[in-house]
Amino acid sequence: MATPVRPSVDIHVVARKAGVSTATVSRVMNHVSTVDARLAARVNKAAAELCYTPNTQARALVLGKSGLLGLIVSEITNPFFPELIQSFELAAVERGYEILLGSTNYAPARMAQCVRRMVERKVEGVAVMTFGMDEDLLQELSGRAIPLVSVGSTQTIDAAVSIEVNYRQGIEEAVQHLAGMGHRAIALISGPLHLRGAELRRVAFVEAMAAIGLSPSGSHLVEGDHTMEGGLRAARQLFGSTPVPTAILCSNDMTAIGVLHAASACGLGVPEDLSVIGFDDIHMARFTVPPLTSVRMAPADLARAALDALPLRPLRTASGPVETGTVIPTHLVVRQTTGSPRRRGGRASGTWLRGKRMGRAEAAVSCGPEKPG
Amino acid sequence: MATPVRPSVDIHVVARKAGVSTATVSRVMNHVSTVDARLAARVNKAAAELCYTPNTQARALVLGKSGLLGLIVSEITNPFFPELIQSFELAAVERGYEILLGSTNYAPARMAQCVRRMVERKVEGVAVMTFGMDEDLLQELSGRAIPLVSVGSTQTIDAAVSIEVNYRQGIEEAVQHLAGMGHRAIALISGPLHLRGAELRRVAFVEAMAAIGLSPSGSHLVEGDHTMEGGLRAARQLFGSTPVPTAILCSNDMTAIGVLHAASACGLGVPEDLSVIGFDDIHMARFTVPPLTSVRMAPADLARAALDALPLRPLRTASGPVETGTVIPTHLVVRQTTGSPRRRGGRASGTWLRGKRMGRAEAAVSCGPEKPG
DNA sequence: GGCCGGAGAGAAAACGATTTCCAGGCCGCG
DNA sequence: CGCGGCCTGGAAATCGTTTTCTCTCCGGCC
Repeated sequence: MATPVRPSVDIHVVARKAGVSTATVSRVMNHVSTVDARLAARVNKAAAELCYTPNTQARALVLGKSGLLGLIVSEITNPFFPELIQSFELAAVERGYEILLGSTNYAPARMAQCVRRMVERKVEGVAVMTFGMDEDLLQELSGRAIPLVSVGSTQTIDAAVSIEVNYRQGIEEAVQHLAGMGHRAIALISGPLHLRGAELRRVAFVEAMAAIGLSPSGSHLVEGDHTMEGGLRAARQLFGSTPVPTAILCSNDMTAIGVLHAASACGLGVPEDLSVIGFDDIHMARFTVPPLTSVRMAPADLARAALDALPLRPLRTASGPVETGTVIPTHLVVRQTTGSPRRRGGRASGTWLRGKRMGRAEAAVSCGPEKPG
Repeated sequence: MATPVRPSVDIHVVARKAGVSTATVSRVMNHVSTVDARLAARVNKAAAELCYTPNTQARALVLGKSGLLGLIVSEITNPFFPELIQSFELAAVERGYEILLGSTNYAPARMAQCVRRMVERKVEGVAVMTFGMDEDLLQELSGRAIPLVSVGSTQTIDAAVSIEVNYRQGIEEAVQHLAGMGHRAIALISGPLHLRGAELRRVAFVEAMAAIGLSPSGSHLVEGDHTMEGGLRAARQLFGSTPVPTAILCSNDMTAIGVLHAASACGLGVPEDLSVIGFDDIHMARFTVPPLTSVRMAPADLARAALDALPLRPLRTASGPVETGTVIPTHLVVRQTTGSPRRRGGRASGTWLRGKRMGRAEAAVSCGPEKPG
């Protein structure tokens, strides 16, 4: 059967076949105005038989609306972002938009490319969850009245709506959880500190520590890079510091996975010898060995908040006040990488493997990262 | 300074400012034909000062080319796909294309949506790495002469170019690796068998086993779903089968991570009590505890092959012969989840944790999955 | 019975870019 | 010095859709 579709089946073909004008076809397709039921039926039949699909570009051209929303993230291979992207796309489709994805890989040059692409494709709004948005790029968007929302307080963009995250809350819970188990030597592996979100987490950590009378030494505040490799490196560094921390709080889950790897490679048992807490609570946190205690930042909430803030308002409302956005909560999810320091895992279901003890100094020297191909 | 960009700065504005016609501006922007150097300079200056960005939709409309390539994957939260997407995007940008992403989440309905979106946006080619492409959808693409490439032999689409993967090779290596260490009770956790790629891997496994004189019992061929949860469930099922397998080959790395989780929860040491091999060799395989032995299928190679096959040829060359595509090799990457059965890890750097022994039956009964929130 | 109002359908302009066609100017050659 | 060809720039057509404007037709009300 399969009617062979001619390469170009546009609205005129449909109109001719249905014996009406293109205007009528357009009205039928868009359910606008009232068209005689019999005519509409004829048009629909013709369209179906011809496999007519409206040309989105032509429509976008005349409408000045593309139906596209831009989403710029730092990297797609960090599992947190796919989770965010999925939520974002779902929420966007609900609202009749499609998303145009861009990943910067932490390179400002790629950020510029992303913004340019989005401008060219006439996106109706941009959500950014990475850094590198300088004044020029901002100008490029604001000059075209493209709304912008900054998600997760990645950087301060005073001209954009911003979805803030209450990092303090989850990190306080994490620190108190550790302190309550008796930890005092608690280290932090932060993210890259030029990311405002990472910096905020670091500050929250220091303040939460101070609130319980602890002040982490400089050697216990290591800057990571939000990768597993970075977590591994930072962990090895911390294993060599004095005093050796009994717990490590990580700025994201990738870092924590690197730390778990390092601990295992060095023969340190988790949580008996070392407690580890991640941040983001990616899906995989449930499946690490042992399952990772982490601070949850719900990507679906982030995505929804971003979209709610997005398509309506023009960026600079004529020197109007800066919009203050929603605040996303975070909270600790306790799994099995945290326990009391020095033996006594203390967890009821503690069937997790116990490493053979090994002197800390020995471990720090002997353990090395796997040389990846 | 920042020149406030007027909402609509089109080619006419630039032309007027530069004192030339729109045709000249177009020629300059596209580096086509020869334009007087001084004129070109004037045009470029005007364009820069006005922050002129050509309207992609208008260009696409007149050119009949959108500069978009569609990429349809099954799910974005499986880390293999982000790696593939990243490679694909990189290769696409090199060729002057952008990608339009679609994820089906294994739902045929979403596949239809994806195809429709891509047709509407006038993509110049589609790469598919999932299943669910039925005749109607195929027709929708072929009727519009949109080239299609099926990556990783996800399903048989006889009308499309297909990038085949030599699953056999890597799986043979894996089976021989295990057999060489003395394993005989080797189980397989496959992917969903309606995915042709998963089925092919299953067949390759059975044949590789047969080649060394083993024929796995039915209870050692479990169908998973390519998720960590599926791996966990399948592992628990296998732990209860007789004989209990000493090694498990998984259809992808997510499944393997689920198995590692299950083993750890049951007090089974990896690799002393159980060897595990994954498939895909996602980046994270290096960082599991212990690091995962896996069969590598280079996403960059897949992406490049797909793009090389893509944008040139029209789908059905007038009842011409089906194009046969490249074959991507796979090979085993040995890390630390594989070793001889029953004690004797046998690895030089074997500092990995050793679980306290526990009867198999006991383990199978006592261990259960963590109830996720 | 005539006029007015409203609704429904068609013709045509517009959206912003590319590109063909055409005209004019410059240079070279005879 | 004149003519022809080539190169460059401009006007206009085109892509497929939406939308305004206009026309026609019909019904109701005075």
